[in-house]
This record gives sequence, C-alpha cells and structure tokens, in this order.
Amino acid sequence: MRILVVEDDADLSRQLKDALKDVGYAVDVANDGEEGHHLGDTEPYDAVILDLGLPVIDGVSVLQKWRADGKKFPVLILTARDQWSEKVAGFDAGADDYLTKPFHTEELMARLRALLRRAAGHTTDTIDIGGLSVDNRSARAFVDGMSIKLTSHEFRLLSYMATHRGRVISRTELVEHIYDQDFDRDSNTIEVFVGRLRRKIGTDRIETVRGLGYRLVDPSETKAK
Amino acid sequence: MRILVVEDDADLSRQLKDALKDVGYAVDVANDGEEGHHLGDTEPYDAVILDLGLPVIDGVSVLQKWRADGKKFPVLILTARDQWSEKVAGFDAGADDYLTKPFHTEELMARLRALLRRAAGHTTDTIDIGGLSVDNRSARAFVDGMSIKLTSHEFRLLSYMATHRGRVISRTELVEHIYDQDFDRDSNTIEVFVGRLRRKIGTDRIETVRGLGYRLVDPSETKAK
DNA sequence: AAGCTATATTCAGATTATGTTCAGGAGATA
DNA sequence: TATCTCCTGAACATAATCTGAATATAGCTT
Repeated sequence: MRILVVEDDADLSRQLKDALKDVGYAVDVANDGEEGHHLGDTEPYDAVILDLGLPVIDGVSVLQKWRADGKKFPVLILTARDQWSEKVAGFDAGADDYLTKPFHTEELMARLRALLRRAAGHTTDTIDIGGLSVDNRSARAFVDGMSIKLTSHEFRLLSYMATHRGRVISRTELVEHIYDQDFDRDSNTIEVFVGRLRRKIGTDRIETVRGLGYRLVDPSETKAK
Repeated sequence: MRILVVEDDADLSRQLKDALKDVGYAVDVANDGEEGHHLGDTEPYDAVILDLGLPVIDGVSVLQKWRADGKKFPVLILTARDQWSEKVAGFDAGADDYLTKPFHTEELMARLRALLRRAAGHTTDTIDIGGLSVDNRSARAFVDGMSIKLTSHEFRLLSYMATHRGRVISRTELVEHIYDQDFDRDSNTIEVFVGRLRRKIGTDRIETVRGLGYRLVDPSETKAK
C-alpha cells in the first residue's frame, strides 16, 4: 500500500513517515499544499493523510480539487484541536475520517487501516485465502496457522495482492503501489519477489498470467478447475 | 482492440504504450500531429488517445480533419491542466472524453474502457453470450462460470469478436484490430488462433462463414435454427 | 463425383516472457 | 565499527506462446 502524507511540520511528517514505513507502507511526503495536490494528482495512492493547516494551498482546497477531479482514494485529515470549523469543511470537501492533533501514532495507524479496509471492501484486518492468512495489522502472514517470516517488501507485495485477490495485477501496478516515488523500475525486482514469496507461501498460490501479471488465488479452488 | 496514441512527450507516450499493452491492446504511437493524423486516416483504430499540444499540427486540427473525413473512432483528448479553452475546442471538434494531465494511468484505462464499451453499444465491462462471458477489465473469460485460461492473443481475438458478436468478421479485420502496425500478415495465424479458441470455449461458438470470415454466436440460439 | 478452393489441424523452430541464482552494496543492528 | 539482513540488478535458465509451413479436411462448383 502506498500512502501520501501532506504535512508541513517537518518533525511530524518525519515521524509519520517512519511509523508508516515501519508497518510496511510505501510513503511519499509533501510539505505544502501545492506539492501535495500535485502528487495526489499524479501518483496512485491507496490513502492520503492530509493536514488541513498547510502553506501555499490549504488542505481543504487541495481535497476539494482532488474530489472535483474524481480522485477516489480515502483521505484522513488532521486538524488542530480547536479548528472545529475546519473539520466540518474537511468532511464537506470529501474527507473520510479525521484526527485532531496531537494524537497517538497507534490511533492514526488503526484509523488508516480501517480506511484501507473499507476502500477494499473488507471488514477485518486479516484476509484469508484458502489457508493463507494475511494480517495487515501486525504485518504478518500465516500458512495453515504457521507464521511465515516475510521481509518488508515481500509483505507489501503479498498484502497488495491479498486485498485484490482474484484480480490480475500487472507488474506496473505492483511497482506503483509497493514503491514510493523515486524508483527506477526497469529491472526484474518484481519477478524476484514473486519468486521468493512463492517459495514461502507455496508456488500455486500466485498464478502467472502471461503478458498481464499475477493473481493471488486459493489453490483449492483452482484445482477444481 | 487497437489503440492509437498521439503524444509528443516521449516519456508519457512510452508509459502509455506499456500500460495499454499490459492490459492487452495493440498499440501504435505517433509523435506529432502529422504522423498521428496519417495513422488515424489509414489504420482502423478502435480508439485514439490524442494530446492537444502537439508539434507540426495541433491536436484540435487533427481531430477536426478526422471528423471531416468521417472517422468515427472514439477520441480521448489529453490537455494540460490550465488549457481550459483547448478542452472546449477539443469537444467542439468531436472529442468523446478528456483527461487533464497529469492523470492516473488507472483512470485513463477506465475511461478508455468506457469509450470502447460505449462505441460497441455495451454498458458493462463484461459481455455474456450464452454461457460464455468475456471480462475486458480483468482480461479473463469464463464458460459456464469456469475460468478459461487464454493466452494474450487468444483473448484479444475473443474480445474483439465478443464486442462485435453476431456480426461476420473478416480475417483482415481481425488482423488489423489484433495486431499493431508492423505485422506481416500472410500466414494463417488467424486460422490457428481460431482453432485454439474453439478448443477452449467450444467449437460451436465460432461459426465459419465461408469466404467472409467468422462470427461469434450463442450456440443455444443457433441450434434452434 | 471430380476438381478446386477455403478452412482446419498439426507441429517444430523462433521468439519472448518469466524464473532463478547470485554478488555487491545499502542500511539496520548490536 | 563489524555483522547481518535485505534489496537490487544482472546474467543466465526455463517455459509459454507465437509463427509459418506442411498437411489434412470440408465446402463449393460444375
């Protein structure tokens, strides 16, 4: 999952970025409204954390623009404790959740997970696919109840595929959602990761659709074919 | 489906071409208005993506010429964010949809699918023909609910026939819409693919019309004959 | 029915997409 | 800083699929 953080307070944005990376998200940070708006416009984020008090362009305007352009990603807005009116404006502009500063990182994480879940149409943090279970909360995966040791990028890959189970996902889409901005993309890293994942969760769980991409499946269903 | 991209920014056109090929379209790229106009005039595209800011001949003029010549293919125009007036001119010239740069590849894909659907007179991404179901979105096909494994070219063939179900489609037309520019065409690849498709989806779904071409039909309707 | 033409089938390279392995290096950890 | 883990990119290996040709079959025409 790839997240955009739009926050002008350097300390806070730094802290958020670290925390988000820790749990396995790809993260881009924008320091003002203009940069934030541009990034949200051009890159395919799975969710956005948006401070409302921003330089250059304020958060509500940024959000309005995105929504006017048809951007669908869930947006969690951050407001100062006393900016009650801003919060209302934020919701009107199309925010999905809010948090008043200061807040506990844990709470932010929980709300973010909830947003991502909702966006993907799931109701829990763990996704089960025929004996494979992916827990986005603890960033762990299990096969038949046994915990599997995955590296950060392996987990990102798996998590993204799990929330889009059954769908064919192109290499391009994977790269866009697993890596943040500055990434070259023209080597075979995806193939390498898919290979490693397969070794860990079982070869038949990731189907190759030649020319298009990969698909995460329940092997017991596929065999029936 | 065969798509023409007219775009002078080499990076962007490259990126579009990759993304379009990813999802199974045949793609030609033109780098300026003149080349673009010529290709659109001579090759049978199913849709065109046209940047309005082009060297040699600008996009609006190209579009006007095409429409004056009676070209019907749907055209999606790309405009820079601030070129509001250009966009209006584009619609006047006969554009079917527009997108302002920068944009998400995913959004472009969605709009393009919508255009192709509309052009074919359908309203959804999946086409059902008596137990055969073709999903252009995920590039998959099902027979009686069971997923069928198709190669990329097999799918293209099926998809094209499905959007023109019931009509007789000539070999030439198939070749033109399934392959891009540089293709020899003087062997029997189409026959080979039709054969393979028949084996996978059922022989009686593709009718041979001797001397003319093929037709995708609902076998239960045909039997009644 | 014979002969002709169009379409089907089969198959073996050629071609391209995907898989695997590995070494160097960046970054984390202690 | 030394050690370890993981990521990356490249080289190489394998497998899927595409192509073109050869061969077989079916459909017309006379």
